[in-house]
Amino acid sequence: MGDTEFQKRVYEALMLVPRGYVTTYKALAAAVGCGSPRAVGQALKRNPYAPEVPCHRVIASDLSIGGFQGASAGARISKKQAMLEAEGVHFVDGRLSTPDQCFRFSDASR
DNA sequence: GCGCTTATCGCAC
DNA sequence: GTGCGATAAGCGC
Repeated sequence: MGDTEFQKRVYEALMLVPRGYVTTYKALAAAVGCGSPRAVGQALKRNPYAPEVPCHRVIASDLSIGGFQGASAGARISKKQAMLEAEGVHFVDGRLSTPDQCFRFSDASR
């Protein structure tokens, strides 16, 4: 407990992302009704539901890996890629090799 | 085409 | 009340 409505919204939206799919901070921010993807990153960094919230499924709008657990680069990022690849998401040159796997919240409403 | 700066929202201290 | 954060977009060179 202690999580705000905004954070709860971010976690819920993130859980909507199926395995083998990734979403971007911008899409996530838009899904929660926020115009600042950085606010989403804040919630993910402070995410009290680490195993429940697949924060590693969130990447930058540039399809780059972005950050993970409070690090924009490092061993954590490498692990993040490994986790995504384990789910069927492949990364090349530090970027999503298949933008088609970019989950779209609008697609969920479609 | 690449790089840097500015803008923006929320959370934590 | 202030600072920081896992970004995004725009403008300049």
